[in-house]
Amino acid sequence: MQAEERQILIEQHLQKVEFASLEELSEKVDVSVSTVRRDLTLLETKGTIRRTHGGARLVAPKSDEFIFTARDTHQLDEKEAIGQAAAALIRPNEGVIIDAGTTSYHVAKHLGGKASHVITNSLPVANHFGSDNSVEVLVTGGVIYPRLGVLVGPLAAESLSGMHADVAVMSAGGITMDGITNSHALLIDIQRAMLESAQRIIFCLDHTKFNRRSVSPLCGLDAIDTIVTDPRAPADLVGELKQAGTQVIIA
Amino acid sequence: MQAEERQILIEQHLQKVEFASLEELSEKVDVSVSTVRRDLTLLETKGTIRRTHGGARLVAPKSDEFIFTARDTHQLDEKEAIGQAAAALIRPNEGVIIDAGTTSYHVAKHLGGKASHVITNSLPVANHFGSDNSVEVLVTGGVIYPRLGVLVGPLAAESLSGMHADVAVMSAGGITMDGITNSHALLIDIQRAMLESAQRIIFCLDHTKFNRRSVSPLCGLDAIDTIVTDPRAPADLVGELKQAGTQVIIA
DNA sequence: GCAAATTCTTTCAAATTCTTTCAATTATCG
DNA sequence: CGATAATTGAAAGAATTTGAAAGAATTTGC
Repeated sequence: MQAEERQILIEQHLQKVEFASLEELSEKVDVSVSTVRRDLTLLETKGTIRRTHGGARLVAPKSDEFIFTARDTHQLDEKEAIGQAAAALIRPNEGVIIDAGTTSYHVAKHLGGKASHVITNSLPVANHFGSDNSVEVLVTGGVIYPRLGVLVGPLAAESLSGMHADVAVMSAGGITMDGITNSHALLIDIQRAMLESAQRIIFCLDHTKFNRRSVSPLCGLDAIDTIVTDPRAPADLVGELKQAGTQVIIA
Repeated sequence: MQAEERQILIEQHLQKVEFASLEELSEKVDVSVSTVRRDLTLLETKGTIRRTHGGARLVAPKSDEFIFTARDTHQLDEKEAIGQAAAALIRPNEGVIIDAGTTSYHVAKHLGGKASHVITNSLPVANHFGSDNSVEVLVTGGVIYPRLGVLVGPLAAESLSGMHADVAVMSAGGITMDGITNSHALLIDIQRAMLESAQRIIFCLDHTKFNRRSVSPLCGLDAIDTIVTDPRAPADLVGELKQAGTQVIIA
């Protein structure tokens, strides 16, 4: 690997985690800590990063970006793994709906050019595919829900109702044997429209979502085809879900 | 294989991988590393590529950002000034439509929290306001036109037709006494819808747009209320426009 | 406030990579 | 067909980068 490539990798990693130790970075890019130190001083003069004792941190998340990714350090590795596993479920040239959760965003990152078209109401997802002309990206209209970069409102739900996709990649606030719930009431209508427009439904839920009930009910378990989660999901609920006929994949 | 053919191959490979080592490239095109080196120095003077220790990298790598801003270095200062001047024309709490040109984007940057709501089909503009909850941002739906981050297609035009705004901030490819023209046929419908949905029309056009005619006609001069341009705009055309009753502001 | 532990800077040798140079091969043109 | 020019691959020395180690500086625990 080359020096510049490495520095960009470091920068990208910091974009995600906001702060990282030298050892973490040295492991990530597979060079000695000495070299990481040198890279960091370089990046610091460039201005994107600030060195600290024991590591480095992002100077300021880009203002035109969404807090979203930076704030998303919780269960980052797990979400990353879920994203990869869920992306593997997409067959080439399928039409995919991707909703606006953080976990769904990670699916988008691992999707590459596999999907033929992507439908989303998430600005981060839209941005991700924005310069990629191998995929046709359809953005629903709507009002931007600040900080999350989600398009909400009647326009979003309406524009979805006329569309169709093979798969929907969804996330939510909680799952129990009673079904899926979500916290943002504004999103419910849109997610319902997504569920109706897609033939296959994949829910991406990290283990913290299990046995949790959010404000608004979204759908029953029968609406779901597959759940992708991480190894720390409670075995009992996973077992019950499987018995109820839902496919559960542990990333 | 020809030298040029080889260089094109190298360029294409780099388009894909962004970074490549000398050995990787030498294997790819089946020549010695020495020759690859020579090719790379050549490609570097051409500007598409930059050499690094151990290999080469793409100058403008694909990323989650839009080429947009990078491409926008031409007349940057002037566009900045135009943006500021045009933003000054917006009265507090107006509803503003902002279209997807580079110049319009600069207006968005200077708008601050002045507008009560913003309607746009530009992802860069949407991103800019994304984390700002002092402004309500309405994004039209549509398909992402790659590289530019514009939402195009019937959905975009449709969603605009139902909306209303006080001002529309527009940009275009060219202006003559015959009216405004634009290069992207896909955008014409959408821009027309914007013009119809707004009461006051402001066109932001740097001096390079004057006396230029693009492919598709967009609208006549009578549809325009104000034109904002920079000091290098040709005085004769500016004079004619003023005589025809259009307000022209030199930033 | 002091001592231990960690981290940082500096320095140096090894390894890698770059430039320059030169001979050999291939292409070009009369 | 032969001579000249251009391109290519290889090699030697220069330059850069890398990893490790020693001493200086900072942080942490008491």
